[in-house]
Amino acid sequence: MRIGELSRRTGVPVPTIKYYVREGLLPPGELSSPNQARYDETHERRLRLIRALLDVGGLKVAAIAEVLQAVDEPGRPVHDVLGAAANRLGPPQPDDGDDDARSEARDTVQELIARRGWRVSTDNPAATDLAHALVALDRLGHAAFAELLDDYADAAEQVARADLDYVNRRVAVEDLVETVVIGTVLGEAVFNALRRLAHVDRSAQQFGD
Amino acid sequence: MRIGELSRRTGVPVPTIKYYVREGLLPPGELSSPNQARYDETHERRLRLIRALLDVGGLKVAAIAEVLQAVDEPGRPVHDVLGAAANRLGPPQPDDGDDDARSEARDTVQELIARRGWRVSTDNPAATDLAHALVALDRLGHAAFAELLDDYADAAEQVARADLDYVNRRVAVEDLVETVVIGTVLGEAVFNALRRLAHVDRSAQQFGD
DNA sequence: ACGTAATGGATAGCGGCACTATCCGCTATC
DNA sequence: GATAGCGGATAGTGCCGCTATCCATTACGT
Repeated sequence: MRIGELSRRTGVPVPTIKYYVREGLLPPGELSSPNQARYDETHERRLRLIRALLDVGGLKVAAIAEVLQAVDEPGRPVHDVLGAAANRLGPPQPDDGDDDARSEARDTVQELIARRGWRVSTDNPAATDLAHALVALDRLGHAAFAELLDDYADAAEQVARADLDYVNRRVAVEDLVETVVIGTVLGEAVFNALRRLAHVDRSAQQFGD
Repeated sequence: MRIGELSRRTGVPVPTIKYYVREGLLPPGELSSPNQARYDETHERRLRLIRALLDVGGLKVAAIAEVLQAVDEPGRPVHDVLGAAANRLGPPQPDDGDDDARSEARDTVQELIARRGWRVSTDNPAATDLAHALVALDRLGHAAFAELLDDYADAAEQVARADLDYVNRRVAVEDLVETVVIGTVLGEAVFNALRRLAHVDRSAQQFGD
């Protein structure tokens, strides 16, 4: 198929597709003449993935480029690729000073990881994000929120178990790494929405209408 | 205190504070002379809240303005305000056509809500977000991911329970609505980080190094 | 065979957003 | 009385995800 049909099928404008190719999100079509290229279902699939990561997952274009590069990397150790991909899935990493609060939060995180027996290096981006959130809570006078960490971790493990089961069920059918990426990013959106729905329900229960 | 000290205490540059005032995120200081204004701890607190919602929660400035407006609204029914606030906490609402997939996803969501006995109106923004995510999954050939919805919902209820317990414990100490906002937004960041950590652990377990 | 439409490729521009810089006349402080 | 800081206003910046335009070339309908 040519770029026009790819565009029609996915709803992504032609200039946008060209832009994604330029940015390295989408491999270029195969040239049959100096100015004719063919695209196939892998392009279509990839394009849908890009839109999902962008629109639903809220990832930035540059982050998507890095993730997809890891996805495409051939024959690297699986766990390795998974880590490389997962580490690009979070929000961007700001940082401001405040070393005191930060190192205390890092300790809290480290203790949690140890308590849980999680085999995770402490410089994992997710651990950093968690520490950031705890610092922010602390600054807002909600250091006590940290008491919920174990409840949260229980739920997180439960979700992670479900996710991995899903991946295992799918491993023969689809690309492993791609499935993990989709599960991680879209699963996050799914869970966040469910959490907000559950909040509404419980607060309706408590504060009546 | 004057704006310079407010800036020093929070690490937010003076022009940025002025910008937040212009945008209605932060109430102006109280004028003591035509060009002297005083700020107090409530301003400092509010400013920290803004930065947390912005940096950790990833909310947009305009969304924060709406949320804070609801927070400040006096004597509106509690549940009402909570809803108004919560509904601005999600990601922005895009939409493209594809009515077929969409309405099917809406049905799935509606069934889930019924199955769970959640008292939530089906036009809740979170329900829409969930439907969006399901549509995206479907388009990527991962419609089967919907099988995890009940597992996810279990975990979401668990987290929501912990959150509401926390709010109840705090209700005497801090402002209710503000606590809910903080819990919702920062709790989301906390959970997402924990989920990613749990993922890493389980995939390390499975794919070893 | 010919006219129109679409293509690949390149470059420049746009709109939104979260600031940031500059300027002004005034005020607090030492 | 000098200097630093202030409130208020307006304009500009940098990034980001596109979008518009242009070009020479190729595909396609008739």
